[in-house]
Amino acid sequence: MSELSDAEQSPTTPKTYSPREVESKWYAIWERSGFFHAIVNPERTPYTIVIPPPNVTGVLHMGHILNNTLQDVLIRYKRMTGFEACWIPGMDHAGIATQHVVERSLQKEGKTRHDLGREKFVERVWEWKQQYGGAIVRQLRTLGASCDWEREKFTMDETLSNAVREVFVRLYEDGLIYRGKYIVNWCPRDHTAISDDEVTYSEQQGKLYYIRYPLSGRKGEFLTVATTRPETMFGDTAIAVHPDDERFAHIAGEMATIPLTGREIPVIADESVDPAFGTGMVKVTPAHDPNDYLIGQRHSLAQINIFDVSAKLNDNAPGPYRGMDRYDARERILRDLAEAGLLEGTADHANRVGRCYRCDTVIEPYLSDQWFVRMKPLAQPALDVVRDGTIRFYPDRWTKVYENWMTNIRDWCISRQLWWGHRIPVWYCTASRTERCNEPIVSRTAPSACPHCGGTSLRQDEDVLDTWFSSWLWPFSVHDWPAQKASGKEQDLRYFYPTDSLVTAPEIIFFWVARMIMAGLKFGPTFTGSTDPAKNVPFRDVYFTSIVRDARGRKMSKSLGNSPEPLELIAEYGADAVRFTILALAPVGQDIIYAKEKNELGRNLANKIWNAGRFLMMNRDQTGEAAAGKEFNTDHSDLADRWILSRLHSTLRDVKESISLFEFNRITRQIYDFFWHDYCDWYVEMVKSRLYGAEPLPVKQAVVTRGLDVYDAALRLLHPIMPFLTEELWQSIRPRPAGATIMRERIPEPDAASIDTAVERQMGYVQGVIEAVRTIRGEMSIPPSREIALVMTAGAAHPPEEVREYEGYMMRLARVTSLSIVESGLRPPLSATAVVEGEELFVPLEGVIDLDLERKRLQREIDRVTEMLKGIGAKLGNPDFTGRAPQEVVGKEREKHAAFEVNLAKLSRSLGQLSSERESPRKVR
RNA sequence: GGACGCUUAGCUCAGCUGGUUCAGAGCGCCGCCCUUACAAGGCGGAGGUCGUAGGUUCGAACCCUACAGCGUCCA
Repeated sequence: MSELSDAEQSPTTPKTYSPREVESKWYAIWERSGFFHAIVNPERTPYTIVIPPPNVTGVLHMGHILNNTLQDVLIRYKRMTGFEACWIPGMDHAGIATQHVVERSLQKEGKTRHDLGREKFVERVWEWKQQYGGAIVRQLRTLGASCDWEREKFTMDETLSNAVREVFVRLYEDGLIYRGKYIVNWCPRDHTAISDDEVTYSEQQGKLYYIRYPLSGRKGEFLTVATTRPETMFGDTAIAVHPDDERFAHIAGEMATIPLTGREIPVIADESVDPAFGTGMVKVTPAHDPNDYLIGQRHSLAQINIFDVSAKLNDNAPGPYRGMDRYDARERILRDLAEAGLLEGTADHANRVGRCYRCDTVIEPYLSDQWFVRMKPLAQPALDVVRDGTIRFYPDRWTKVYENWMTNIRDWCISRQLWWGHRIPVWYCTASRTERCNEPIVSRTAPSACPHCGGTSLRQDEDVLDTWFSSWLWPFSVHDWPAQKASGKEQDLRYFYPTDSLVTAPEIIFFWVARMIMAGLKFGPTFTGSTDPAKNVPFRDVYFTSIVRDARGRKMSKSLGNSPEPLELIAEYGADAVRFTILALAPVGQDIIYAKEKNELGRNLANKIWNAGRFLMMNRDQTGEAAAGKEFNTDHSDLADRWILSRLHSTLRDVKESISLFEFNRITRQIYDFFWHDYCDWYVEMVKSRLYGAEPLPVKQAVVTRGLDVYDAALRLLHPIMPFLTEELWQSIRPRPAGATIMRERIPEPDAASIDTAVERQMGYVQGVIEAVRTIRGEMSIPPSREIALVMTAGAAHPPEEVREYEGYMMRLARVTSLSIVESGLRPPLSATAVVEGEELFVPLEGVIDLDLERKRLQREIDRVTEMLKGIGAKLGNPDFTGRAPQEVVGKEREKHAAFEVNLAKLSRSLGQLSSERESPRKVR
């Protein structure tokens, strides 16, 4: 039946906001109208963000929701405060992930990538990309992201591939890229090296094997080493002990024999050996253990690789074991050792095992040919710009993490044994006619002949580059560097670079953030024409987002299945609500505990604002608006009007500050409080007195206009967070020119002159009176239908003329039918009492009062005030306090003390009177 | 093992450089209300010795130290 009356009164505006149609409608209009597009505009200061490119295989998850909402808030806010705001979107090609997806689909056809061959396979990946890739950029539109889609890029685009080759060649020519043997994380299933962040470690129950290595020249004597990986023994090139370990001082320099082979290895002393581990003696296998590799380097040991690419034993192992899988070999070796009496024992041992994050295969530390970037020379300048504040991190504590890593940086392995990615621009001459033909040919374009012998038989390096090797160039490769001139993007690059803010997850501070800084400083001078680091850094502020966790504190992930489906969330609550909620939940630099239901916070706010809009429009339709004038109408202003303007400007000021500090959850609170509490709870209620009263039409028109003026400004302030709702309402409340959009309007500058503390104090008193009466009503359980009167004193601080001025508000909001002023002490009998700022309030309750209840209520209040007085009294009685604390503070305490004493006296008097009163028996409820 | 962070109401969090009734908000809970914008709402209420133990200070949720629990990164 409520629908019926609803339909009667406003057939066009439903009582409940439904986001679905509104959101799809406006996004389409925005995009079609080019509102997201930024141009090189010398009239304005640019404000640029490059999106952390999501994987082309990716789908939107909660982390993206958070991250992209943050970026959109920044971009929209800047766009509405006078900047040329440009948010450049795009995706990365995600080497391993994408190759896997396509390999899996091939698998369904019973094929492998080798059946197709490299060229056909890569074609197939491109087909996949066209057809299925990039779901995420469509999903970002659902979220409302105001990306400049005309600038969308993909890391495998030709222009970005050019950038990758350019950088590789330059670094090589500068001696910063080299090829070397290295222990890498090798996936024996995928046949590729994977980066540290692609390895997931887990604790696993394993065994520690004690193996005897016969000492050469001493018959019957053994060295017993403990190892978790007996199968690598054929790659051993030493036995190591700690140099200070006295137990083994006598054997250093001796030779021992590897069982089952007869090969001899030396006993060496190295600091890295833990004397407490196992027997204190360890085998050293430089080709198959990162730590052993380092030992090998220090002692110039040989590196013997005993595995092939699938982690099967190769020809460096003795005949019987060749071709065996690493785990089969382990069993066989243990059996053989036992037979030979060389297996001394086994013990349980927990160790950490690394697995490929894609296929879960146990990673093999593997010595192989890889390409590396020398990081030390790049790291130093990148460290400096963070230390000296050219780049600032939010929260600041990430600076330390960054420093720590940058000062201990290791070279970056950039080659990947994949087919999908930027193929390494290196060729080899297969003719080998001269000595120098063995040198790699590094070139931006495919060479036609060997520069040394002229031979045309060339073969390109099989490997591709790490995906990060293209991501680290993102802030300038999106503008077509190094071919920006040729493609007409030279001005864009100069105008939009450096970007302003980067919003990203702390997990990739090393893989991406640090490397972008290095790349910017290294290559920036080629297009900024400056060597000033401030002009070459890729961004100035980096905001590290929170990690989104579920209600049990677990990180949200696909594999756990504990993440809500973002598109379903948006469908259920609306994108605006999801955006608002995730910001409100994100504490600065802390994790977010997320649960779907929390979106009610945002949804309810949207609905509240929707209904405030309905209220304004209904009244506008009744009275019409005043003639357009200033931004905020001030005709027939009263306290409430000055107060709401003061609150608006305080909020504008607070939000401006919070944005500049990247304190997003604070912004949501500030806007929420203003809209809901100040505007809806108080201002709208106060405005009703005049709209529903007997005021002349011009007054009502001024009131409606001002109400709309403030609401209009508040919508603009909220727009960056809730873009759809605010556009819809902004378009509805007033006629707008064709092609107008709130997203291109201005958020008002906070005006200090409008922030009026005197007005806010006065309003505080009015609110205090209203709340005191409401409390009496609530605590005495007086239903709203029951009429009550208010009798109050009006002393010097709040004289009668002031009370008379605001009595309309007091009566309406406190729901009292009459308000009279009395001399202090003239308490009407059978009244409930309260004291506000020294003034006494009496609510005569003849017939409804429960004397006992009111006595208890008063006593509680008296107790509270007495406690306060005791506390303040103790302070003031302490000569240390009055002597040492600032006089200002002491003065304030004295004032407080005096005020509480007055309150206490008045309350006590009321209680005394009440105690002698008796309610008339016939009217007991 | 090293570095960093967190611990405030039943839950999720504010509380900025110690002093304003500083102990707050939202959700949940209790009571009264379908008051002509909104029940996805209004009004009122109950709930915390601010992780523990010390210290600095006239004064500590806030600064310092230690410890406990949780978490992240690195080894």
